[in-house]
Amino acid sequence: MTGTRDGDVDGVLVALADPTRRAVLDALAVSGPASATVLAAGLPVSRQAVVKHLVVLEAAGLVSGSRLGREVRYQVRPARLTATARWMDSLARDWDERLVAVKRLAEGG
Amino acid sequence: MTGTRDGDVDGVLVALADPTRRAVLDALAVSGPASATVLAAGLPVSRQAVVKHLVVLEAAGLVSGSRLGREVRYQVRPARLTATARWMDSLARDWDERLVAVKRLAEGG
DNA sequence: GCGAGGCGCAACCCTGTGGTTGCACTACGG
DNA sequence: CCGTAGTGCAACCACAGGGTTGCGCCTCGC
Repeated sequence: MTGTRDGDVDGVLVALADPTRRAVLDALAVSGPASATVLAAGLPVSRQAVVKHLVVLEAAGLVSGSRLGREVRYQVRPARLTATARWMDSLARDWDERLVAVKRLAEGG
Repeated sequence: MTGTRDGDVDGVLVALADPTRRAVLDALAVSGPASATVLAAGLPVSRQAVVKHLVVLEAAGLVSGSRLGREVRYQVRPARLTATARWMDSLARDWDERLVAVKRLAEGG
């Protein structure tokens, strides 16, 4: 399992690194599917800014948009987020192991 | 628990968003504690660049440096990483719950 | 058909920041 | 004591990217 390739992780991390983007995600999660215009109404930035963020988020796989008539409704997608959380956790475990190993060596085990 | 405040998460995410920074972390994890100069030798950037990255990483709590004579040895710190992984995972669960709720409403439950 | 609401595209500004180089300072080793 | 390895600081460059505005195009409603 975990087809979590480095590119995927990079996209998610870059996407999450921006506070406005996190705000967009938060708004989306709370309000349910919504359009860029609606989202922008509840955020301190313009619609175009929101659109750009949505593009990044969609590229990262954190969000998916589908057209309904003249609107585009965006929806949150938990999968990549979960995958990245896993990646980080296993990375942390890896560090821990190595630290223990180094410590053991240092203590002359 | 979860004393995971938003500021902490932000720092970690910003730190991890840069590929060079991830490379530095990786090198540190693999080689064990090392100085900026040593790290720079194994990376495609200058020592100063590595130093800057280490400053960011240390501010994020992903790394800690301690002075030994004229060297400064940096070490990986898994704690914040684990915490952030947790944060992301619980966020993903939250999204999932909300999606299920929305779906239920849509189906007229 | 026509106005209005919503999107998409493009140009543009400006700050943040990853990167470099150069130099001064400190600590080890002979 | 003096050379050298290692750090720290500062100036500087260049580009990415977050933000804005303006405009043209489609789609819905009357």
